[in-house]
Parts: sequence; C-alpha cells; structure tokens
Amino acid sequence: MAEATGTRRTELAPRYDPSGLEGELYDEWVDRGLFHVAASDADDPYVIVIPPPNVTAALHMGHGLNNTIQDVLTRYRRMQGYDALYLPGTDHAGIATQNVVERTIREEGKTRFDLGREAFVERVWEWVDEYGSTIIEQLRVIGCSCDWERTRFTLDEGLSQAVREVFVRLYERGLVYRGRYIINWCPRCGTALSNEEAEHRDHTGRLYRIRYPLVGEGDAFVEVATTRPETMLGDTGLAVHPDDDRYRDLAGRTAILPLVGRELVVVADDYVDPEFGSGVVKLTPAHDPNDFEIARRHGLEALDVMTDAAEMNDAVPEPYRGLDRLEARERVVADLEAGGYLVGVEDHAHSLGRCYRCDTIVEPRLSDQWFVKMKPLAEPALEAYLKGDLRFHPERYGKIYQNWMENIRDWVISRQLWWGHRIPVWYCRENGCDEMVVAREDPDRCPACGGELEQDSDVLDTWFSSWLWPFSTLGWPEKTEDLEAFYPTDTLVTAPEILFFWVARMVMAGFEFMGELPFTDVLLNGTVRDHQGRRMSKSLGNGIDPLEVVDLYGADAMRFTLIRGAPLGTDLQLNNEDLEEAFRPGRNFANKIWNAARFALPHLSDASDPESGAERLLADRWILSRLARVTGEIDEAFDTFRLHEVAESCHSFIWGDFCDWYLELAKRRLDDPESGGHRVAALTLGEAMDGWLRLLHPIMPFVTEAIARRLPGRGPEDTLVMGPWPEPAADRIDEEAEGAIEALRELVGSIRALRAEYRLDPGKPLDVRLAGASAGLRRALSEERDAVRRMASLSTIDEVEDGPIAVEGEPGASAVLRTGGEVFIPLAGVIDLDRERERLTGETEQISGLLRATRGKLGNSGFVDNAPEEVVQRERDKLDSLAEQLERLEDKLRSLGATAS
RNA sequence: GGGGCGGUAGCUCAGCUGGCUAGAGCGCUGCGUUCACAUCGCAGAAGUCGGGGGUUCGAGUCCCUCUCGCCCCACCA
Repeated sequence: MAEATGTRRTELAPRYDPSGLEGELYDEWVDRGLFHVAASDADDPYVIVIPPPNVTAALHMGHGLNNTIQDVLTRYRRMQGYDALYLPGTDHAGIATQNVVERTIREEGKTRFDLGREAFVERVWEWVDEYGSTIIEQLRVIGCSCDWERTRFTLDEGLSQAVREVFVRLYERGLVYRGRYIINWCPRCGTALSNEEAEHRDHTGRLYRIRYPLVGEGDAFVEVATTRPETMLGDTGLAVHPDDDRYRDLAGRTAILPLVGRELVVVADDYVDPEFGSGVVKLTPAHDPNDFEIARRHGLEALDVMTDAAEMNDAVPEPYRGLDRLEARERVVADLEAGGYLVGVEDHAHSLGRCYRCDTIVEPRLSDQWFVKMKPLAEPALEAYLKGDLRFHPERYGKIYQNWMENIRDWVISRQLWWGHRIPVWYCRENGCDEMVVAREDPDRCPACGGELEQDSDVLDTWFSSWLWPFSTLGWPEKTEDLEAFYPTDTLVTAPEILFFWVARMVMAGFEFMGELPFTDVLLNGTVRDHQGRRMSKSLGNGIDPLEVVDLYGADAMRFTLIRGAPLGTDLQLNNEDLEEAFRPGRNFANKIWNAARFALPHLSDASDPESGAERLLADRWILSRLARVTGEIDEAFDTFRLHEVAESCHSFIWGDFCDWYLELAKRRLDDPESGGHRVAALTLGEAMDGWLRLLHPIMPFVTEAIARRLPGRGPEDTLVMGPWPEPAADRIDEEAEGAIEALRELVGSIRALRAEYRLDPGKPLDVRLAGASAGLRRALSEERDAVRRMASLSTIDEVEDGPIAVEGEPGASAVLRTGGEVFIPLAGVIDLDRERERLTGETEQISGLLRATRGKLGNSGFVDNAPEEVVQRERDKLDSLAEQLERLEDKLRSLGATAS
C-alpha cells in the first residue's frame, strides 16, 4: 500500500492477493474515523443497529450473512451522503453465558452454589472481560463499518438503567405483575422460560390407559388416558364433559388414585373432549396448564410433585421420592401393571417443548413468576403493520408477525439465574409486614415499617434488555443528543428465528417507551445451510468459519458470494466440504476486477477531455450508457432490498460488458498513444471504472478501494467510503450506441460460432463478407474494424453493398443476424455443403415458426386492440426482423441448391 | 388444529405490477497458452416452468384444484 502514487506504471501482481491489504485498509478507515458519526453532525441519519450477538458467540456464517447485509446497506447510504451509523454491541445472553461459565467451573470440580452468587457473577464478568469482545473483533475482519466508539453491551451501566426504568414504568402502569401460573420450566437450567424459549418438536410417545377405581362401588372403575403417568401422583381430580352421556351421573362421585390412595372428585367441564381417549381426564393442576385452568374453575387444589430438577418430591409416596421424572414414569407404569390398573399402552404422536438453550424437555410447572401483560403493548405494534408504517421484506413475514400479535400471550420475564439484570423489587423481611418495593433506585429500608429489605433473587429474561436495544444504546432514559439524532433507526436486518423473541418486542417497546416505531423496515435474511440443505450448527459440525474463508479468499470474496447467493427471502446453501467451490465466484470476481485494473491503470493518466480533440466513439457512448442504466437498476434494487440483484448487476456489467467488450474495443486506441482516440478512450475508461468501483464498493469494499486509490490524481487520502455514490445519468442513455454495439457483438459472436461449428483452426484468420448490415453496425464497424478483426480473428471484412453475398453455390458458411444482415465465410474445400444446408434448414424452420406465431399474434385483433402500444410495436419490429432473417435464409438455401422449406 | 412458504436446466436459484425467441452462477461437452486475467477466453448441450382445470388477445407469472416438500404457531390429556 505504500506505493508511490506518482509512479505511472504501477506494478500489480497478476493474481489478486487480499491478505494484508484488507486489514491495512480497514485499520486506516477506522483510524480516520470514517465509520464514526457524531450526533451533532447527523442532519440526515441512516441507522442500523446490529442484532447483538451473544457475548459467548464466535462469528459463524449466519452472522457473516446478516452482518454483511447490514454493512452493505450502511455503506450504500454512507456513500449517498447520509450520516450512516452502524451501531455494534453484544448481548449478555443470560442462560447461554451462565452455562458457559458453569462449565468452566465444573472443570474445577465446583458448582455455582459452591462459589455463591456474588463470586459466581464476578467469575462471569471475568470471562466476559476476557472473551466477550471476540465476536466484535471478528466483525472487523469481514469489513463491517461499525461505529466502534458506540459499542454497547446489554449489561452496561446505561442499558441496565434502561431496563430498570422499563420494569418500574410497566409495573406502575399495571403491565408488570407477579403471579402463580403454569410456566415452562427447564429442570437442567433451573429456570422458567417464556413460551418462545420452549421449542416444540414432534415426538412419538405413548398413551397409557389406566383404571381409577370408584369409591364404594365394588369393582367399578373409570378409565383415563395419559401420556405422562408419573404426573398422576399429583392428580387432585378427574373431569368429564357435562354432555357426555356415558358419564352423565359420574360427576360428583369419587375415585381412588391408584398407588396413592387419594380420593379424587369427578367434575364436569366443557374443556374435556369426549372423543379423546375414554373421555375422562385426570387432573394434575400443578403440571399441566389445562388441568390448572379446570382445577381453578372447580376449586380443586394443585399439588406440585416435583423438585426444581424435575425429581419427584416429598409429596409423593415414599418409593417414588427422588426419582427423576422419567425413572418415575417407568416405576409408576410397572406398579400400575402389577396392581392390575394398566389397561393398555399405545404409541402416540404429540409434540414436546424443549429448552432452546440445552434441549432438555421442559416441565410445565406451577410457580411464582413475574409477567408482562402483552395485549396493550401489542395493539399499536399490530396497527403499525396494518397501516403500512412497518414493512417486512420479504412481505410474507408481515402475516406471521400479525398472526403472533393477534394471539399474543403474557410474557414470563423472571429467570431463576444469577447472570443478568436483577429484578428491581424488594420484600420486607419483617414479620407480618408484607411490603413490596418496586424502585428505580435501591431502597435502604422498608418504607412501611423500617425493617430490612431483601431483593427478589431472580433476574430478568435476556430479551427484556434486548427489546430496548434501538433506544437503550442511544442513552435512553436520558434525553441524549444521540437519541434525538438517531432514533428511530431505519432498517433492521435479522434472522426470522428471532422475529418474535426480538423484532416484535422491539416494536412494542418502541411504541411504549419512545412513542414511535423503532424502525420502518425489517429485512429478514435466510438461513445458511450446508450442501445437503441442513442448517449449519455446532452440533452437526457442518459450519463454515468466516475467518477461515477470509483467510483463504478474502473478505470481499466472502461478502460477494454471500450477497449474490442469497436472494431476498431464500436460504443460502454453501458447500461446507469444499470451500473453494463455495467461494470461488467471489474470489474469481475480485481477481477479474484486479486484472481489469491492472490493464487499465497505466493508461488512465493519459485521459483528456474529448473536446480537446477526438470525439467519443460508439463504444465509449455505449459503455457510459450501460453504466447509467446499471446505476439506475442498482438504486432500484437497493430500495427494495434486493441485494443479490445489486451483486448480479455489478457482476454482469463489470465482467460481461466492461471487461469482455469495452476493454477489448478500447485496446486498439489505448495501444496507440499518438492518437487523439487514445486520450478519449482513456478518459472513458477512467469514467466507467470510477463508476463501477463505486457501485461495487458497498459489497466489495477492499478491492475497490485498493484500486480506486491508484487512479490518477488519487492517493491514500482519497476514499470511496464516503462516496459520492454515482448518479444514474439519464443524459448518457444512448439508444443509438447501444443498438450499434449490440449488433457488433452479435456479428462477432456469430462468426465465432461458425468457426466453432466447423471446427476451423482458431488461429487462422478468416475473410468474411457482410451484407445488409444496419446503419448502426456499419458505423460501429467503421470505428472498430480492427477490434472486430482481432476479436473474431479475421483478416478482412468485406461489406457487400449490392447484389448477393456469394455467388450461386459458392461453398461457405453463413449466419443471419437478428440485428439485421448476414455474414458469409467463404470456405472452399473446407465446408461440407450438405451439412451447411442442413444447419440452415434447421434455422429456417425455427425462424419461420416464430414468424408464424408473430404473424398470428398481430393478425389477432384481440391482441392488437388490447395490448399496450409498446408491446404491439415490439411485435411488429420482431416481425420485420424475422421476415428479413427468413428471406436471407431462404435465399441462402436456394443458392446452395436446396428447395426452401 | 391454525398460519405461512415453496416445486423453473444435473445442482443452487433469478424471472418484481401477466407481454422481447424463459435467464444466471456452478457443473457438463468441445476448442483455445504472444499482447490484463487459465482465479482466463470462445463456442455448445441441457428446461412438458410439479399435474389438471379456469380467467385472458396473451399465463412460469393471476384464480381454482390435486400432489409433493418445507417453516412457524398451538394447552387435546
């Protein structure tokens, strides 16, 4: 990077090597503060907040995709002149982080209880201080242009203040409450989980049919069905449907709970489905949400029969105490069978909730927890979507969001963990004083009796801090300059898995605490999968390490491959067993650009204004016209978040138009430094490159920057990072030049095709004749004759003005051009005339088929009257072109002595 | 049970409000090493657009239906 910019012939390696170069550029950008935005300067902000990764996380390909998308959007807006802020940070991730540190102390043979709460939390902080910024550092490697001066952590002082403020406010509004309900409990993590944190998966279990004897009725019994026989130890009743004729007189009678001997009253309740099982339900109110509801309606008690670890507790008969719930199940079933109570067992498919952090089967369990009442919060969040203020990309996620909002349930926010935001609630320990204090500042003594207070031992759900992220990171609840300048943010980019966990809740928090949406557009990126379509995961070991990819192929190659491979709303498949195959497109593209620059750079300093001498040629006008069009297409693609189209457009323009054609056409002039044309070509070359380097910069920031600073008159102090972004110059759209160069491309292409068709020696220059060429093609040819000769390997091109292109029966190969005219390659002694006739006959059939179809269309008044004029005109033009092609083909065949078909 | 999505070339996918002879990358076949790039160039093969019906001048695109996949939500024991 230290090369003198004054050197005219910069020596570039023939292979692009991103290693070293990317890191240096990145450091330089950061050192110059290019990614930092001060609130005082932010007149026109564009803001993206990162979905804060867990502090325990290492960067994986999912982040790679997600963060690259955020960075591409940010860089685009920054180049357009917005005060673009990409705000980074991490999440304290309560359960995940606590688990990680518990594992490390387990290696010392200890548990968190051995250390005690304070010492354990201290250990977690030590861990976070040491490893917590790993993922943040890794984001730099992939080129993310984050404002590092604003890095936040959900347990920072300020963010913790926000959490506390929110809890207290919601409590004051009556939206936070404490209650005893059935919640999902993870016995391994030892904590309550929200509905979202319990993942339901299908499972084939068993359905056990059990007899419960009726009291005082001899051998009479009722049969019940259950998938969880161990919970019967906590049964406190039975239920039937009130209209079930079979059990019309059963309600009010009493049954005996086998193995326990407790008497159970039978109640009648609408909830019971007479179709299922025997139509009699056992009620275990402490371990089943439905049973809990029924029991409450009928005043039945709830008996918790398990410990925190899901082992049977002292409320069950002695033989079962201390058994794990699954061991207890076996034991209960065996005992039922021995006692003659078991009627039958059958397979039964149902779904089981599992802990999203450790996959343990969750236990529905009655316990005291804190909840947020969600319905009032959901109303404005739902309305914002229905009104169109909140948009999802792809749109279908809006319906999923709507469905969730409409069926929202209260949110359990207390967690029985040590790592996290402590619940700001204190209880008076004084005998007989029931005072509870909910406070923003830690209270000293009980305000009622002056007694000692004890803080609630629970912490809050991690997501209770994440949902504040778009404003807590900007200083809320303080009225900061940042908040004023950067809230609301603009685009939220995240994975669909956390639509409910995070996105939906942020929208609710935005309305509740800031009075407006936290962002207007939500972009949901797809999932990264391996070659077999499986989700990449640690446990499958099928992940791809982004750092390894960067190391091998460069961040640009990775970014391009990801963006180009992931159209909006689709998953991205990458071959995890062959990284080169997976990332080759990006690597090759970077190399292609590098080599185009390697060729072009030495010429650019010769550029001068066309007015000082020669005119721009059609080729020059064409490439600038194409650039203008592509710029417009790219802006449109950005506006609709179709980033893969941005990548695609850059790729096809740079490779397919600029490298394959413009450079080839310009070479002749560039190689002749004496001509005025040389200066014009150099000028155009520089303009085109300047344009596409900028267009591509958001996706491939490094290679574009490395090249841009080698352009004449530019140095290391000039950067693409701050723009400007190219304007889609409408005045450069040039239909004439596009038509002419298009015809020229077809001419070259068809000669090449004939050469391949007849396996002509690739090195041997040919003589060709051209007849009936359009004015545009003739003009293009007059400008680019030498270039065409070189590209098609020709010695002469004879333009036949009048008369036939070949004498009757002259051996040779012909091609009829769609853009008008005909090419003939005389090939005495080489060509097989039969074969040529056959080939031309095939083409004739194809063209006449199309011609028939087109004629039919235009002869149909329904079409001509109804279709837009533009479409009809296109068909007319097509008809003319096809008719001409057909005529030429038929003439050709006649001259070869064949009967035209 | 409720909600949502998808089936286009061997593979992964584009094809946006219906309208050029349905495209791209990878893979495959053939040819090519002087003049930026073999991480390259040129040419080529390959598609009943899941099946059926309908609307329309016109359907890969809209509607219905069947079929095959996938995802999310849900308290039927």
